[in-house]
Amino acid sequence: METIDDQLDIAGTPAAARGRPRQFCVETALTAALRVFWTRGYEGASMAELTEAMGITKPSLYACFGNKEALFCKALDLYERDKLAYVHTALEAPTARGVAERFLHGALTMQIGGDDPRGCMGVISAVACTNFADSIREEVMARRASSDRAIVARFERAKAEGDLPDHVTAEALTSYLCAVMQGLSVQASTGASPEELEQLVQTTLMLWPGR
Amino acid sequence: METIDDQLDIAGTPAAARGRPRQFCVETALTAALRVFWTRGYEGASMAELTEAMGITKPSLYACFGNKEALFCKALDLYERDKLAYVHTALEAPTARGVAERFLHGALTMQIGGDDPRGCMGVISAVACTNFADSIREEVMARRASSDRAIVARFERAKAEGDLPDHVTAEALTSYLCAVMQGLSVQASTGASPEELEQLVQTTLMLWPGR
DNA sequence: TGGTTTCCATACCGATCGGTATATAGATTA
DNA sequence: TAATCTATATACCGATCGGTATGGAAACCA
Repeated sequence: METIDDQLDIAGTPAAARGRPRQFCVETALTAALRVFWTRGYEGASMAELTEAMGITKPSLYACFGNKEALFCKALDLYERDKLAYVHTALEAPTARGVAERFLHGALTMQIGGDDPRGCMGVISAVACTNFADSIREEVMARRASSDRAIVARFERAKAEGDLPDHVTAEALTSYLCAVMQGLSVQASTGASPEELEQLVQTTLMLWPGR
Repeated sequence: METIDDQLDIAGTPAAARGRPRQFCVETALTAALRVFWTRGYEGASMAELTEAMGITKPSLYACFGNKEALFCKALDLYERDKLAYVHTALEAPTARGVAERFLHGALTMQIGGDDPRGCMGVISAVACTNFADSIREEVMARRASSDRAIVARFERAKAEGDLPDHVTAEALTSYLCAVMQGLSVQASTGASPEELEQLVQTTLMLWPGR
């Protein structure tokens, strides 16, 4: 069985393609799968709906991605890589306020722009997937913890640079900022208008500590 | 078929109980069902798990509650009545800051105290139930809208009383407060510690506008 | 070309899904 | 006690769940 990981050999060059080549684009299929998981959640997405959206048959899916759980993980990887790119640029902002601005505006444009489903895959995965393998839950939580650490470190640097008042800790400000962004995504998925979401971002920035 | 609504007649007195009386306590069974929906979500909760937790058989469940969707709605009613009682007392706080304090502390004690599942049923319902009848989604959203309006009205009164600065609108502050609370519940359901959640509440109150 | 390798379409697997028909057990009314 | 009404227990329903066995079809290497 060939999985997505086998497409490149150790040296990074395309593996010797023997036999009939795959008839579909893995990236495209995975994008379609991500979209289904995004709108339906893990349990709500059936293999029938997934295969139809991906334009492939079940044997092809299982040969290429393993099983439903593995497919979900790969889709989550794609999500993180494609849709959460603004996280890295946000952390490079020159000030703590700039970090918050880029985070919030990044989340905002993702929620009101494009034709992507509303809501955040991280929130969906954490809230909606209480039934299946703990491995996924733990992985989602581990990713969140890693991104949290990066934000905490950035805010500690900001404090050292006199960029944040003394009475707020980096940890507290991080969980606060993440909470607002999670709330933003919840409200977006429950049908809040772009104007309401924009108001939410503006209010958060207005209340942001420091000049 | 007798449903939960038929237990009281129009005058509010117990209906004439003819035939064999029900062998289980409706309230207790509904509490158990709520707990299952709360931890598993709508789709993740199977009728088998529900009946086992409720201690009744499937025919009893269907005779008493109708079907899975109706059972979920009744459980949601119970949740709102029992677990969201702090909402009403919060709105009666003398100042806008007091309202925020009672809201946040109410949500906090619900998340860190007792043996209830983590997370908020409203968030779970909104995020995790994208597959089934729109009627439920619309009802959840309608309830949220109604509670939002109450908070907006309370904050407009606060503005009229000079209790809030002019540069914040009641609508924006409402969606902001709700966002923080939604974020709080998301973080609680992903395993945040009580200390972290408490920090989040304190930070929010520290940044709250006005004296 | 032949042989090999792999992909894909169909059809199917047991398990579980939400929901129900039937028959028995139990309580009330008369 | 007899008649009546309803709850419960068992067993079952068709549909769908995630996942696979099998048999061509298609592309590569020689």
